[in-house]
Amino acid sequence: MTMNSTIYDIAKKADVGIGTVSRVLNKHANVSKKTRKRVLEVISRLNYKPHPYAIGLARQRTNSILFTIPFFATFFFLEILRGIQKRLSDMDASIILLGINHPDQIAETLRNNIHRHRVDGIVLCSMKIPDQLAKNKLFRKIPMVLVDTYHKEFDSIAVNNVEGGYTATKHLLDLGHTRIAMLNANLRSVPAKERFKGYQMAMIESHKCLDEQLIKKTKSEYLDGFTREIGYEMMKELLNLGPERPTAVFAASDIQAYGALAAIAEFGLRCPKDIALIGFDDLELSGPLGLTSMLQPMSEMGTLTIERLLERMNNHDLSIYHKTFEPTLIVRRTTLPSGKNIIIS
Amino acid sequence: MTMNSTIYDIAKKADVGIGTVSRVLNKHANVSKKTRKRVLEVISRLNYKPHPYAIGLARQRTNSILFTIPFFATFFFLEILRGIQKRLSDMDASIILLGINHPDQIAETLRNNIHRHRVDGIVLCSMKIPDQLAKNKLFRKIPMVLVDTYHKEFDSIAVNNVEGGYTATKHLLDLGHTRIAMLNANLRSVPAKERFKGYQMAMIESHKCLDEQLIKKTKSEYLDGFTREIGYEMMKELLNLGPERPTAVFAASDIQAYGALAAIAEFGLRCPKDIALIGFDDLELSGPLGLTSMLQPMSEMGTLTIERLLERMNNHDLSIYHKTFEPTLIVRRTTLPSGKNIIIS
DNA sequence: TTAAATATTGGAAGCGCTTCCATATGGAAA
DNA sequence: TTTCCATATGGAAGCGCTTCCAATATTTAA
Repeated sequence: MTMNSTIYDIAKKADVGIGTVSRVLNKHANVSKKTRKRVLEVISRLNYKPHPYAIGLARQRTNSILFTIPFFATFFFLEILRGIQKRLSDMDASIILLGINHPDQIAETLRNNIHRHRVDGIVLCSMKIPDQLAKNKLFRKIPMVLVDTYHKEFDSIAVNNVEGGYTATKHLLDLGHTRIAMLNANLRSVPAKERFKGYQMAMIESHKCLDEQLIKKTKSEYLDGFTREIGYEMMKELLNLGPERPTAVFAASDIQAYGALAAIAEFGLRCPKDIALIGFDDLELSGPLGLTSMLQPMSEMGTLTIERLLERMNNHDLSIYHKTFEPTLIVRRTTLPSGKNIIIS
Repeated sequence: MTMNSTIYDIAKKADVGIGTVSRVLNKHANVSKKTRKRVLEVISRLNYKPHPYAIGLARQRTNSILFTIPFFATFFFLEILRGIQKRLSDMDASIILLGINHPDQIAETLRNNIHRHRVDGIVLCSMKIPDQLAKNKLFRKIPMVLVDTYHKEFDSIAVNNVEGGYTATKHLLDLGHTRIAMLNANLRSVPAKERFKGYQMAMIESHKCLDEQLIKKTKSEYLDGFTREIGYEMMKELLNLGPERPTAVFAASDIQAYGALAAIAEFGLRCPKDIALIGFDDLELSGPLGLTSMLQPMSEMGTLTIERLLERMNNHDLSIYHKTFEPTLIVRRTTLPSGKNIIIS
């Protein structure tokens, strides 16, 4: 096997200078047709590919972006990632994946990765940026788009959680329920807080009282309480209220709703006959489970995320951009006695 | 904000040569305590981090590995990834993620990424290596570990699919079923073929006939047929057999089993009363769904994958290594009338 | 035909490291 | 004191590109 060839090999074989080869590679003007053809011929014959690190050093950029997710990753992130990857593959850019297990790691990990030109841009999913980091000058220089989270000084793309919470609750109200519980996560999480706000708005608008007993939240730090276990425990507590138990429940996430479903089954109850349930996220398995949920347009969000990041990478002085998508109510068995699934936009 | 500092800045401020700074950074011997201390002090004061690309160029390696997955990615890959990331984060190495949507892309994408030292190693998940690529000398030089797939000339880590298929089928046989269907994917997929083999072994061992009507496979190229839709369609065909329909079904994957569950529900039938169902993979939601399944020890597999890759990166001449894990039967509602979940090792 | 303008081309310098060789330094031994 | 090692240090060369300036070739205008 021959050694990998370099730009010097190509130049020599094509009988031109390295500058010319570089110009051909980068499609610069001012290379004669004849020369270009000859160089391309040699490049293809030797199956030459330029070394990305050498390019990175010379150009002072890396052609890679950092995609940061909390590591309880599910379908949601994969969908976003898919959009990014699709767009980036045209550009020979690569995605460096970074999974974060604990909020405390965020600052350090990001710092390590950006501090020297390791990446040209960052997509940060579902995590709150530590204040101290947000103030860091170096950090603020690197193009970044937040997904599913918010900070006023950075671009962000998210779903309208208030609206979603409102719609979900309204759906339950429209079905005639009055004792509607909210099964929430840790309120330090922005989506959790916002979904709760939507719930409150709908309840107040319908002149229903906000019964503290029916409002469940957690102090759990782990994944901000967005777990099946938390959902399961909270639902048990709700069911243990006996006659005071809710007739309908709005869970802040599908994952918690899955836990709630288990608790409901354990009590020998059925959805929606005994209790109606609605989730949020519309994860992959909510369809098969028949769980009513709020769908986030993840594919669109992914596409927009990368478009925006590329724009900002080209022009750092763009003004800050926040986009919210409207979630869609997907009605399924857990709220609809007829058993049919309906999509309501 | 100051410019990022380089090794020259550090050398100047610490009043030493760049060689000495490099030696300190790389913990080489032969640096006096006094000098080391002075250099470290400057490094920390200027918050200096070496440029990974410059290191990569000089050392001729990249400190990053390529993690390649088919893009229908689910929990399985995330779990593997988690193991890899955990191990790699100690080493300041990074993971480049590559999603592949269609089998035809495999060869080209891999080629692009390895052709020049873009990555030091590859983890390839659940995809068959094109023969032509396997013969490529350049490709064979780069350390690689296959996960959930097999090729005799590369390291691989997978679950014993034959055994798994056997265990699953045996479980149904032990429950007294005789008309047991296999709901399979595209047989060009290695896991599909092997799981089928296990099914055959169990059936033959129990002197049951292999009824062609009850053996479903697909020609679908998309994801090799490992989809909910395929599962749904196949199950409908099985149920349409009327009196000849199976009393139990072994699905080659959980995702297909989910589709099957939908078909069963649509026919007004119930699991396991009317029909027993077992899947394979034990995806995240099989628990909540109550689907009996074969669990793969993904966490262990992830850890082993990266260990092996690192070993091979250190010593390219290791002999080829194949490891198979035994899957574990997780009994749940869809095969067990009592409703209890049991783990049988 | 020649001069001026324009289109090509070559290659040195520089990106920020590692590595290696040459040199310097400081005792210990003589 | 001088001689020898072992230890410590500086910095040139090189990794494979891009970029830019100077040099050359080609056209066009006169």
